[in-house]
Amino acid sequence: MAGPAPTVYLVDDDDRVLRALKRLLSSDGHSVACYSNAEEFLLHHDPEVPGCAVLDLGLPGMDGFGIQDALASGTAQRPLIFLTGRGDIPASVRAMKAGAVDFLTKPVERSALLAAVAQALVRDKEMRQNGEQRSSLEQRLSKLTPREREVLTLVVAGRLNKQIAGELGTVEKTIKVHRGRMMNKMGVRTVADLVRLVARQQG
Amino acid sequence: MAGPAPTVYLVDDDDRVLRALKRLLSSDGHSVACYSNAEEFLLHHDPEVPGCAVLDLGLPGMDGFGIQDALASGTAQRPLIFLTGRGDIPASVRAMKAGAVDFLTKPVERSALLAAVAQALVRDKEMRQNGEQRSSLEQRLSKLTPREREVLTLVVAGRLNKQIAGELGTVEKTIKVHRGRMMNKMGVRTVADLVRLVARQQG
DNA sequence: GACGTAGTTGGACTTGGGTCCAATGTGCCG
DNA sequence: CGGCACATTGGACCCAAGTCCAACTACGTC
Repeated sequence: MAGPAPTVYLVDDDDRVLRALKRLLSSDGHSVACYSNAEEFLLHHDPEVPGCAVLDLGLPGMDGFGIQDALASGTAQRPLIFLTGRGDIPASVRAMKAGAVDFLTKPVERSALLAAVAQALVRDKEMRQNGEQRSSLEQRLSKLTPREREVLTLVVAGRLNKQIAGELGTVEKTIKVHRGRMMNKMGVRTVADLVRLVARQQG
Repeated sequence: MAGPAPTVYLVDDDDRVLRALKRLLSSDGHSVACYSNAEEFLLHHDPEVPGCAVLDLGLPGMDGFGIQDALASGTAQRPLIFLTGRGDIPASVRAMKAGAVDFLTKPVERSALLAAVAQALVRDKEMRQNGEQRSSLEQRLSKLTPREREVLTLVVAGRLNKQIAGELGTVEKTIKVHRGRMMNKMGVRTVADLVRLVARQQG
């Protein structure tokens, strides 16, 4: 039920920084995984494991933005905290615009980093719960036949069976059957439940 | 229907900057209003007029953050773009975290400012449409009697009239009447419409 | 050709929701 | 006290939705 414990992924090419951060975060009770470059992190981290990442912006090869872009273009999202020694304002603005939780400068204050990590873990948890709901919804939607999907759309839009029949070129009786099967597959009993279920996602 | 044209509010204590920015934004087709300090802006700008604000961070007296906080503590929201000559990374991060559209450094590139303003105006428009929906919803909610509000809650939760009657300690017939009157006042005809209307906001 | 899935429809029936008319009780305000 | 808003309920009735049983058609696979 609880799933694996959240992990803080550290990516920094400076081994001393890595060890210092790991010590700090471990002492605060976090599980920590260390990587010395972007590729290693992207290859080895498991998107299924909850957590956040603390990235050095100035990595050799692919930098922090590269990681951010790589994660954004995939399905796996993970809250990011940037950490940099020589960053400038445009870099920080770019990172924040792209959804970073925080953008900290070295040397970083312990409390600032821990607060950012705490916030990032909260955000990750929310995103995962959101994602679970969405995937559970999509799983149920995938069980519907094409016709049932059409009926679902019109039911959520507030149409009566009679109207749905008209729009789909059939009779009310048929719609009742599709509708009943659809409600079963979606696992809801009332229209209100159905609308709350599907309207929350597509907004 | 269209309302007043969006206005770009400029706040900068340097008159030359103000004039230069006004010229730039006017040439891009924007209405512009200029203020030389925070207090003047907060007192004189009309929250009803759509638009965004471009703020110098280093104002004498109340600074850009002060404006941001003042706006955030009130009901009036307005997308903000920060412009600064001597900002640092923590300042930019703070501004972006607090919801700023962008954080630019002087001297600012024309295209960067115009792009930021364009984005801010889009955001403002979205926020206003959202706000109109919310206020129209609250207006309708305010017409409901206490009992009708309770019924609404339970209807949206997917309860049957019979169950609602049980939970409210009355009989189904009574609920039908409350429910009918409530649906009328809310201006919807089906449960689906009702749920979409109220679940979108508190969701 | 048999079989499964999807879509279709009919009949009969139950339940849920909504409405119109009418009426009662209660608390508050002028 | 009279009027008003609110909550309540009954009866009669209609329409919408859901269900059970049964059947037919089309398409594609084995």
